[in-house]
Amino acid sequence: MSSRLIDKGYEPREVEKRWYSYWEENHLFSADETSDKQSYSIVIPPPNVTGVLHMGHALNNTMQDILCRYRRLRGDNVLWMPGTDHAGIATQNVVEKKLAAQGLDRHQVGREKFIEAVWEWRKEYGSAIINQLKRLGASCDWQRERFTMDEGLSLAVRKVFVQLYEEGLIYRGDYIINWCHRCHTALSDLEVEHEDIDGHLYHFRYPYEKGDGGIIIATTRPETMLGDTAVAVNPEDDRYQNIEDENVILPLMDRIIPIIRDPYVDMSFGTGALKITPAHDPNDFDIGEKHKLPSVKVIGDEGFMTADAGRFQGMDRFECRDAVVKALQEQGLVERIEAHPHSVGHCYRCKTIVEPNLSRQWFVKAKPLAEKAIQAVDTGKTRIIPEIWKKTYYDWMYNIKDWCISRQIWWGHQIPAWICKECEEVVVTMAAPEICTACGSKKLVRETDVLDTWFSSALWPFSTMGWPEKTPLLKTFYPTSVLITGFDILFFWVARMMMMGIHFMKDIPFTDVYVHALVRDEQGKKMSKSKGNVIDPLNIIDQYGTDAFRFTLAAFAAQGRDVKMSEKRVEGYRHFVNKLWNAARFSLMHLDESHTDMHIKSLSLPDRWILSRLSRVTDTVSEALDQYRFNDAASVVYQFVWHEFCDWYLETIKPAIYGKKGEENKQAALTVLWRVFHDTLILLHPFMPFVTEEIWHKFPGTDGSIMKAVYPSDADQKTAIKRDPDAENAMAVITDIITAVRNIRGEMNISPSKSLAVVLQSPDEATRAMIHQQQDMILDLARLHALSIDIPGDKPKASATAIVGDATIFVSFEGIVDFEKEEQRLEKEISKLNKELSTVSKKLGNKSFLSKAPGEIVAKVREKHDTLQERKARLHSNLERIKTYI
RNA sequence: GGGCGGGUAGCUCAGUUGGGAGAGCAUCGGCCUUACAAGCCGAGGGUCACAGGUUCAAGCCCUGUUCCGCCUACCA
Repeated sequence: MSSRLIDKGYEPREVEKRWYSYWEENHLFSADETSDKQSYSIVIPPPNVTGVLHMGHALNNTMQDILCRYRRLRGDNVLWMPGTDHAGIATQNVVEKKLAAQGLDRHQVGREKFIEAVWEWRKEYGSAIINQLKRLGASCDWQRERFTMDEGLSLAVRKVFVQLYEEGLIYRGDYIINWCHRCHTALSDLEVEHEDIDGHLYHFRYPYEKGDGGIIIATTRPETMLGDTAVAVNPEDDRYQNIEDENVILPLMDRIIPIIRDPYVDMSFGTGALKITPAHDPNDFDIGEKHKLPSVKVIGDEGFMTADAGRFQGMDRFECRDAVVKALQEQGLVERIEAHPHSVGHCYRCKTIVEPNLSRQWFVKAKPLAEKAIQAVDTGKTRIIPEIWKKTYYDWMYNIKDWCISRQIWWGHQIPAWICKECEEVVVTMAAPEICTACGSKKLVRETDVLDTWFSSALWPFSTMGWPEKTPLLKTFYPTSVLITGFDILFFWVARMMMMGIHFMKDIPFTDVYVHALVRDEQGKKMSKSKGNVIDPLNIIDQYGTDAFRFTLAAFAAQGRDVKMSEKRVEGYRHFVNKLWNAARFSLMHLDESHTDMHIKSLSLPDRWILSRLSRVTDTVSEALDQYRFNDAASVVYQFVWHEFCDWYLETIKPAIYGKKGEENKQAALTVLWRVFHDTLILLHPFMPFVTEEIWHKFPGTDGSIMKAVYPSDADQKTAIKRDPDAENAMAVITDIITAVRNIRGEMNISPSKSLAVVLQSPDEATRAMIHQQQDMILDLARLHALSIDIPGDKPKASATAIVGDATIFVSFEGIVDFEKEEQRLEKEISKLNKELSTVSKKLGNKSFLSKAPGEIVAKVREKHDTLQERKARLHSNLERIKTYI
């Protein structure tokens, strides 16, 4: 037994390392693709391969791990599919930075060598985040780990691209896209972050070609005027009905451009005249198409002005803004400049201001794909939880726009398209074609663009399982059971997986989508490097242990509410881990193999009570987890372990354990203790995998990992625990009595070491008998040397009183008389009762309440009224009695 | 501009068919009681943002106001 004695405090560090390798070595995270057991699967939201674990990952993966571990305990065949995302732009940036340190840029290195360098980088640093997930305790099936640039996944990407192209759902064309000059690539609409900026609205006058004066236009981006090809006014606008000129002269460029009329123009904004720059504004582009206007691209892909910008050529786009304004001022064409706050798009990767830019790109026609994705949620095939996110999902899906999928970077899936140098035919195939399908030429050049990273992520639920092969893995685990994700990637990822999954698998990718909130700092602010309020999860884990950290995340992860993280909170839950540890320490001092079999004839009241409570808590925890109410599950089990099991149960059985009740009672108590602790460890394991595993192995009668245990509610009939409402009620009476005595002790400042005598009076025989049976427990926990149980009658003289149910308790004052204190105490008690009484009486005095409220409610209120009244009467008589002594 | 979420104890938040306002932390008082001072025992503290309405009954349902946060949008 001495070998089981454990240290006084729980030291997580060493324990965590030991058990994680044990789990991995014993393949306890492995899914079985051939099993016919009920399957449960989750694909991890693949973190960027460049990433380091942040709070968002920690929350997200803790939730997934809780569910996976829980489902394993329930006997499911669980697959948690892990992996990382190649993160095109982000990864390319990292490697470019590395090259820059050596004074190189990627163009000097060349595409092929550059990609080699990225792979090398990936080999060296790419598993950092995976190792960090392991420290979090993540029970992923690591042998199946995938990477979006893997061969298999790349094949899936090509296959999908080719098929969509053949179906007409992918096309290439010249459109306005968002262009990041720093990353040197197109971005999808989603990758642009809008931010309010205090800009200016510049009013310029464009002189008429013939007549005097001119039209005044307003713009926030003066440099784009160099590319204007028209000025538009609303055809209804009276101000411009009778202009004689049909053209204006574009200043600085001295280009004659037409005045066109289009209802798009908002007459109430500015002067009602809109400059049209088809190459640098999405709306202008549309108007340009409509009116067959030429496009003049004045901002180049590097962010410098093009040759078409005339004398401004080569200038930085922002310098050019000032230069244009200055030049116009010199010509007296600036009417006015006013402050104008407006929102400006920034690159989500590098925060550079993006420019709408005309360019040839590849697009996915999203509408047809979106329809079925909407339907899947509509019909409830896929549930979005909490439901509130359904609306957001619909909003986006219904207004979906075509998705720009080409990126002008090198790291990523190169688009499987070849363009014929002779006839410009585009050939899209899985493998490089020999000749042009249109003209037979051999001069084919491969498209250099790569695909948006999210394109490959969209295939994740099935590409990771071996698609396009028909694998056993897919058969067993697709569709996945649930996707756990933050709302910030609902559009980026979830929506696109829905579209692709349904289109290519003919089935939804997941039955549930659980959307969780963000982790913020203590003040509720978003964590960001620039604010300096980032809390590093690994730092927290080092300080407080993984289990405490995970429990904190679970306990604060209420649906729809952000998690505000602070070290103080984690510290609180570290105390909980330690509490459990010490309860184990105590238990293990007394338990051995002989206590593992529950075949006891007579259980004590606390035994029956704690078993009944355990049974209830077990069900509550599973119900909560089944509904993704992680915080409810966590707090219920916390409350049970600390305040029921430790505070009450362990205290009640101490006398028996110390042998003061005979051998039979000792064995009975220990057997129940074994069972309750055993089951509690299993309940806690999904939340706190390490400490529970550690205790489990020291626990007598266990074999192997706790991960292989059977969840308490799944136990067979022979060992199932029964609910016992009678025991719960009786225990409540006893604990109330003990608390009442403790309360008097506290309020009267009676030292805990001073033993007291109590007289208890109850008119009910059954109650008296029950209390009599439990008197040892009361004597012990309330620290009494005498307890007499009577029918109501003569009241003890010098005593303080309390009321528990129909019983009145008299705590004898001998030697410590302080009648005035007792008077105050009783008056306080009575005034509390009075408050309650008045609301209850008011209800009963209301005729409508009596006639309209349901009978059971009325009866309940009546009963409450009577109880309160009666308690008050008893307290009052005691108060009167006390007063006679003062 | 459109949409969404929130305002409950000093702090952070629970409160799921409308019927007794709760937890953790913090605070105050008392305890080294042989698992745990990272602990034990006890106590205090709330016009449930504001104003109306529905109802016998509202933290919860409806309307309006206000303050905070977020998402979204092509008003130059």
